[in-house]
Amino acid sequence: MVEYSSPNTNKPLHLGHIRNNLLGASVSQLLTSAGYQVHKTQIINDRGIHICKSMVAWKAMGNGETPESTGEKGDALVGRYYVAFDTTYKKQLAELIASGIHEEEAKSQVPIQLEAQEMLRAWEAGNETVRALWAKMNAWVYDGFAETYQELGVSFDSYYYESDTYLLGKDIVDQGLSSGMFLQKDDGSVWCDLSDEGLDEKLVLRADGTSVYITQDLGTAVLRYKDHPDMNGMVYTVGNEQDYHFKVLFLILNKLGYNWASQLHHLSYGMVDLPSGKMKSREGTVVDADGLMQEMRDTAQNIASSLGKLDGLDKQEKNELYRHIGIGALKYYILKVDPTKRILFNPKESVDFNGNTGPFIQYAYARIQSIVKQSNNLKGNIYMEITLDQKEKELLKWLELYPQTIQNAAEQYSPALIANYVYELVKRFNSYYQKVVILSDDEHTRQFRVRLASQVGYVIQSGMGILGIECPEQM
RNA sequence: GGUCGCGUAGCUCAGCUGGAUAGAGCAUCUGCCUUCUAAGCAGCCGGUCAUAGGUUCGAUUCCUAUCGCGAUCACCA
Repeated sequence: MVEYSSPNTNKPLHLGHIRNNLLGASVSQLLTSAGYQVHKTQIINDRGIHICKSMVAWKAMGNGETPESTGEKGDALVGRYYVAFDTTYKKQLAELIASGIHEEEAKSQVPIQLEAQEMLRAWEAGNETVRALWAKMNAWVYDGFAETYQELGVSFDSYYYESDTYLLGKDIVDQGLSSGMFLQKDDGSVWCDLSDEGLDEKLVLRADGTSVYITQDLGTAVLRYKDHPDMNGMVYTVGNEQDYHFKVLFLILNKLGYNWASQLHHLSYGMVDLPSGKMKSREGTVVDADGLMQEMRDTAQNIASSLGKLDGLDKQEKNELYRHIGIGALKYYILKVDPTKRILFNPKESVDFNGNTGPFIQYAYARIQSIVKQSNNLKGNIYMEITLDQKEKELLKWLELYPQTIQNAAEQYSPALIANYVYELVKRFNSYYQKVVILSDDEHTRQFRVRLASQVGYVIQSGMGILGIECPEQM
């Protein structure tokens, strides 16, 4: 089972989520190619103070707006009210401070913040009005997310909602207490002593008996193994800022005696940063996923129309093509980088379409298909003696490495290895293509070269498929 | 401060588990479209692989230290 995505339901997805989704989806595909049966899942953070903030702001300022009434994507609408909350919060805080209240004290008195906290309490108490509003606004967000996922080309086999699972894990804490793995302090809080592992004590249950993050994760891990008893491994696609959390989580599960704890893997990836530093939604320094994808499509369209190679296609076919090329460029750009390394994304420098890029590879594929179509009178197996060109030898050698590359990439959970392999393959092929005429006049030579090209095309398509990138027949 | 991760060309990155003159792309410059799609190919320029030690026949790769950058060390998720 591979888990990825894990969005909060109070704002639209951004570039960080794109990396998460692409990695998770691609690793799933990679593991499938390596022979595993994969189940893709996501956990959705649909409850908490963040969504309450959007709810409070929408109630106060929304005038009953809906995605239908504004024509806006649902997640964008809810995100707008999250921002509105923050704006109001800052304004009210400034007013309090101006009236002579100390900053620390003022922070605990901001009216809209108190409202949000009150709403969270009402939500937890099961208040029907609050729950209804919550369900309505989350539904808007899910519709918006669904659009984004579809555009991005990622999918899931199942969903876990935090509102269903946030109370899980308490049984496990009880078990831990009775087995002596956990200890309870005087105030009632429960801890796991990890000092023998060189770590500190870790809180697993609050003094008031409520769950913390790790309590839930203990619970959902056990739940997932109950839901999928045959499962022999689980991959958590989560940023490396949570390395410590997962280290602790796996250790505790191991201490509790779950024999599958050793099969858990944290697919830890680097953050996507901007030249200005970390993306912060509150400061508006995020690269919006939908906006970026649209930009990529537009760029693909601009390049294609200036090259004018697509005259034979109708409008719908062209749009599909722009999507495959634009999104392909984005996916390749993200996935070609070693997952463990952070990505520096400069919005001012658009993603390339030349060089080591998705379109470069797609283009090679399209040229190959064009050749194969012009020579579709291939006969059965032919044994022939031909002298191999040096570049043909290199190509054949490289093609042979593909299966092993998949295995290595799967072992390392690294789609980047596939991307680099395919890039090297295409480099070799392009060089060959330049040097040699594939549609040779000599029948035997032509047969061989077309087959070789066709095989290269097959591997390109397969490799790009692992990255979730379509290879158009023409571009 | 403790822990973890990262420092390779002006920029973005490869370098597969230690092996020969460290490779690409972008950017600058130079060639190549009346034969299969020039989103391509060929070439020029560009590196003290952060620094200093150590292990080894051999280190960008492994170890240690130092410097720099980032993350984390919440009764937030």
